[in-house]
Amino acid sequence: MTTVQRPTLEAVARRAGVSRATVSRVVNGSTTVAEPIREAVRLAVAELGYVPNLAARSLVTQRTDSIALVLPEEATRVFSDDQVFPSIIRGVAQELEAADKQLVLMLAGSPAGHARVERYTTGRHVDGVVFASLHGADPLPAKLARLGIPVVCSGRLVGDVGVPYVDVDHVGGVTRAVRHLLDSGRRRIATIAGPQDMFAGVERLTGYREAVAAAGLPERVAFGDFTRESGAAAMRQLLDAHPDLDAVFAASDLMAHAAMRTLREAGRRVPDDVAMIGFDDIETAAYTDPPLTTVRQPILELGREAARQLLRMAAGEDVAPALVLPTELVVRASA
Amino acid sequence: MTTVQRPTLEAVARRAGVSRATVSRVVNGSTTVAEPIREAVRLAVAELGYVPNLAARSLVTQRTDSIALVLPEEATRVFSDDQVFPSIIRGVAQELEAADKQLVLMLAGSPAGHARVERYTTGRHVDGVVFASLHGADPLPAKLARLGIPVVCSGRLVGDVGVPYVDVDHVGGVTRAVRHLLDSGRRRIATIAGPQDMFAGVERLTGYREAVAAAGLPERVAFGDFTRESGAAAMRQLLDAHPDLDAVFAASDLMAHAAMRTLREAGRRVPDDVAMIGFDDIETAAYTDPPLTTVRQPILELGREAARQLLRMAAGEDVAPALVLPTELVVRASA
DNA sequence: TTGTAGGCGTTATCAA
DNA sequence: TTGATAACGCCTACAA
Repeated sequence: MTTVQRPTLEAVARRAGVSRATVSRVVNGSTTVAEPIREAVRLAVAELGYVPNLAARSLVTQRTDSIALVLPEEATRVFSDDQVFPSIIRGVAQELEAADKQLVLMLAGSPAGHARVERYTTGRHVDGVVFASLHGADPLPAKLARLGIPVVCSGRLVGDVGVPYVDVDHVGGVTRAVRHLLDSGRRRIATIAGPQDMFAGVERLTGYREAVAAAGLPERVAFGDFTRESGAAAMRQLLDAHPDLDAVFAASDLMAHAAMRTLREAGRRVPDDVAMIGFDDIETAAYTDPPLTTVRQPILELGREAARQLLRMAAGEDVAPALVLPTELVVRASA
Repeated sequence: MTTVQRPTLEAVARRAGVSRATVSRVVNGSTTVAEPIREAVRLAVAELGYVPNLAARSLVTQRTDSIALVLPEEATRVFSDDQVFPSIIRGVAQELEAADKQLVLMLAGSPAGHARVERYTTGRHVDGVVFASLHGADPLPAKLARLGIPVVCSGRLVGDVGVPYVDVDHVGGVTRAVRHLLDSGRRRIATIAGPQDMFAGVERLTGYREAVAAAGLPERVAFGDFTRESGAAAMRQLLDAHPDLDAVFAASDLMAHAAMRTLREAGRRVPDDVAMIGFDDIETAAYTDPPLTTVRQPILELGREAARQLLRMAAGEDVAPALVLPTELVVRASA
């Protein structure tokens, strides 16, 4: 490849008949440069097509003005019709946009990808990192924090690792959901739980367990991983094990959606025979048949808060170790 | 923020009692270092928690081992339930994964975002750039190419700018779709066209126009922007202007989906009264009611090819100026 | 207001 | 095989 030799500050300086320092000042918008000189430099920059080398700059400034959002997931998963990731991304993007920082999105589904992300982030390619959807006890956030790199997790980590996080009130939302089912007379309430290597999965199950226990009812649990397919499978398991169930709380809307379909295929009417409540309030929840009653979590806001916290940290400010946003029960027709 | 002072090569060298050069060799896996020394260096690296500074490295190597995928779209749009972008992302991600390059995803919906992306890419933060979903005559690809930065566009640009691209055979696919409608006896065939500032939008309309003209039929056109809402609106327009239509080719599955719903609301049966064909073959196309007949485009493959081309360019090889992948008519129940 | 000069942390070219 | 030493391109005291 015949990489065009790119002009440097030095070249621009020669062209404009000034020193490197002056060019640097003009390029970076310093006001202490006389107008004629400034103009001459601008001209030289334009003529030569000069573009600053960011590596050189960040080597000395110790900043890159870009922030990474790391999703330790396969691309397939991130961009499914689950709108959770997209919303987080949008939220983060909005805040960074306002701060004029570049968002760098990194997927890390595979071990190799994870290693690459580690190299990239620890190598100071970014000024800070937002993690979302962490599984298990991923050591990377803590590692980065130890290296002095600002880190915020969107969604609390399993096991407290001392990294600031933002999350939503899972238990509160689930509690309201189960109470709603109880209020409408349901007594044989099952749950389709989420993956237990994620905090959201654990918490939503905890919420369910506590709520049914408080009502003196037995628990009926099947597990999924937040996806549609897993929801359908879990629903079939529940029907097999507890054919008499009259309500289901699913830990994600996708699972709830698939479960409703499975119920219909099994000849059960929703909500007449079995009530269904989901979690997330994704866009399609309003368009399912019947429209899905669900626990809304402010995902966009979660992303925005995560980004805000990170920007504060990067600016050297202290931030709260935890920020928990409220959830809300949205009652539609399915329960 | 108490940014921990990070150890440098120098520090490791002192600790291990060798020179910087030797540490560099060990870190980069050179084989010309004696085993005991290698071991001592490894120990020092571990003890100090040394991580190479990527900015310093790329300043001298002129490489970053990362590739940008730029989507000049709002995050909202990119992550809608349209699976087109996600598939491109996945395709690119797969190839880069195999090449052990870091994927850096950048959204650039706003003008400010666009400017940021320009700074970032021209500033040599990445070794190459894949563009997808370009609107109008975006000058950035050509600009990067002039700077000697490898660029590939996924989806051809409006107006030939001399940047290598990969795309699918829009016209061929649409032609087969219209022919299918003709073969099944439809004669009053309308189209919901895509945005005319995108090559895909233009080409699919061209394909429709040529096909109906070749059959001696008049054209009936309404415009959308590939989204559901725009599809519904366009369908209403078409029904108003041409209440006798008996078939519609929509330039995207999302528009086709919404149009079918609109038709049903207007009392038309699909396909009995009006046949519908979409474009894309997104996942939900198989689950619409009725299942959607559509033109499948190999989007994942498109992303992979784009990435492959880029990697070749970055490696200094020559690549074909254009690569066009075939499309295919998938016949389901809607037409 | 402008220029000089040193240094940011690596890699790479030489000698040794 | 190892070690000086010179870039890489930029910013920024400090001096003029």
